[in-house]
Amino acid sequence: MSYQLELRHFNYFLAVAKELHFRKAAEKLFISQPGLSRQIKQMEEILDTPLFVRDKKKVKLTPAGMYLKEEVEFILNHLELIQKQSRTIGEGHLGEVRIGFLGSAMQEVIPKFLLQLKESYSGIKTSLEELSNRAQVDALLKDKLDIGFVRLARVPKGIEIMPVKEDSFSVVLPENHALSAENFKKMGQLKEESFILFAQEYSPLYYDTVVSICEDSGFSPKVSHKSVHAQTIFKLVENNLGVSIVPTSLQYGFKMKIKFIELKQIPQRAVLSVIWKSDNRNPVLKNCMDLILG
Amino acid sequence: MSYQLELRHFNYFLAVAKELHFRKAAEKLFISQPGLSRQIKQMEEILDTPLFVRDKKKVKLTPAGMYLKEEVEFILNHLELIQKQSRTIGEGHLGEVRIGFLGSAMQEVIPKFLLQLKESYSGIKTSLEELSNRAQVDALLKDKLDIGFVRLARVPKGIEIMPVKEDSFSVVLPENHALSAENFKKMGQLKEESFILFAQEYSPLYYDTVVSICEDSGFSPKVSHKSVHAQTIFKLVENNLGVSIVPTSLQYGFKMKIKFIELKQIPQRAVLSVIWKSDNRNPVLKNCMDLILG
DNA sequence: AATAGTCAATAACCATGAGTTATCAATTAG
DNA sequence: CTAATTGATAACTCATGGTTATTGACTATT
Repeated sequence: MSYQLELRHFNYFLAVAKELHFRKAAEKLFISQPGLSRQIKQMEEILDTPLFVRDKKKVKLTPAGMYLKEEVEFILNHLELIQKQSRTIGEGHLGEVRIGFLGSAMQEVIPKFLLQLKESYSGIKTSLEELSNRAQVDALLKDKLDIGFVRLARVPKGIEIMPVKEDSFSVVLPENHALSAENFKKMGQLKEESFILFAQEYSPLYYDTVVSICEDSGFSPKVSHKSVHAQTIFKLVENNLGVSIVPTSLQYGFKMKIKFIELKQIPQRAVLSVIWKSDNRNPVLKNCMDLILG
Repeated sequence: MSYQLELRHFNYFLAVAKELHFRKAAEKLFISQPGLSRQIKQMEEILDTPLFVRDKKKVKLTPAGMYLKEEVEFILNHLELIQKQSRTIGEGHLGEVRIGFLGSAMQEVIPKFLLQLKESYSGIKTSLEELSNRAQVDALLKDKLDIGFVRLARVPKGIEIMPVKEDSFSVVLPENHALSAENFKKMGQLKEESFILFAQEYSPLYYDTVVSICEDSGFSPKVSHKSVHAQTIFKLVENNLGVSIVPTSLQYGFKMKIKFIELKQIPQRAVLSVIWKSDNRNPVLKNCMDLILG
């Protein structure tokens, strides 16, 4: 009997724990069923505790098995990351930071940050991914991301959050709309319009804020369309399908037949925040955070 | 060529990374040097990056190697914990919490907590260890401990802290000392005494607080002896080697020729706090914290 | 210089055990 | 009952982790 667990065991265990079926798990692992059975058995001997209950035709996890499944998922995931990072560092980089962001952060915050990063730490590689608020938080928790740029008020425990950019809101209107910067006085003038907004799931804070802007003017907005892309929203506005309210900085970078009226008088702000995990083990994260918060 | 890292590689790597000497590392691992060399080489191939520089007579870590050393230490450590926990859970317990504490917490807080724990979650095992403030924080950060009972004002990032017990301070005097509860009026009366205190390294907060108590009365204490055990401090007081100031609850549980005078009038309090890591993955920690924080 | 000593790498070999195929025993479905 | 499906056993094989013996590169000693 061998006396030491190996990663192989963990991989096999996880496959069975997920499938709850030895034969199917073995297939996915490209090994034979008896081989798998034996490895799992060995694992149970090493840990000195059963991990599965093989009860007439059914395979179930024991409590210890359930616990181990959680932990093994975490470990294998983390291990994958370590392998990538080692390689990256070996290539002469200081490391890689995995950045998630909302589309609206791409207008200004992200490019500025990447430029700074290049100047200060040319050895840091980045990988960029556009993700929803929710997806960024999830990815952060699962150690799939190091930094996120989100619009959120609250964030789960273990995640840190700091505002990086405050923006005003602007009304977005089709170019031929009767209202203009000159004759626009108050939100109430949009009472009868239908609104095209970022989806609530995509950014609850944004959605709630926009609704509150309208409610401050005594009406609740009729939302006719939702999207997760500014591009789409603007396109719909351009085609007279409604109006929108978005962070002002989104006005740059799109060439469409629409106009923006900045809402200078209202108290609401579109706040973009960085989020990161306080116990993130990525050694170059500190450098990045110094730059962003510095 | 194999195409998958195994824990064996990590163990071997760590040995070499620590020794920086293949032969010595091989000895410690109870394998032959060529075998070790080959495994490391294989590891470098899998990671596709060199981990060591074998430079004329000297073995050094590459940057990637340094990074990996940190991570591997963390992973192997965490893995060990997981194995223990699986076993514990397999035995029918819900899990095990590893508790560290200052001696002074043993008087009341710890027994009370253990009793509650037994009543509410009889399935939770505990391991107890008396440690200094500093040692508890270190152990917590290294994942060697789940909960600590400390006297600290501040705590590093990633660690949570909550006060659990407030205590007054008491002066400790030899039984035959001229001062007594009746004729003791103010701290100034102890101006000329020499003090026996808990060592500053052991509990900086305690030490600073005691000094502040004296300074509030216009003198700074002459400290003649320091210790990390109440037992020792009381013994010294008993033998007329000085007086002390300690959290009042320490008066129970020791049978010595000493007397306690509670300092009811001063503002300083001896605060005992729980500390734990916000990202601790121990599934029964939550139950414990619910009990402690109520 | 010459020699001895120390290091990790290489080469050739061996034996453990991961993974194979064939089969069994137990259960379920029709 | 029979057929199908499950995981466990048994017997075998072969890849590879680990072995010993040796080499090549370097250092320290005389």
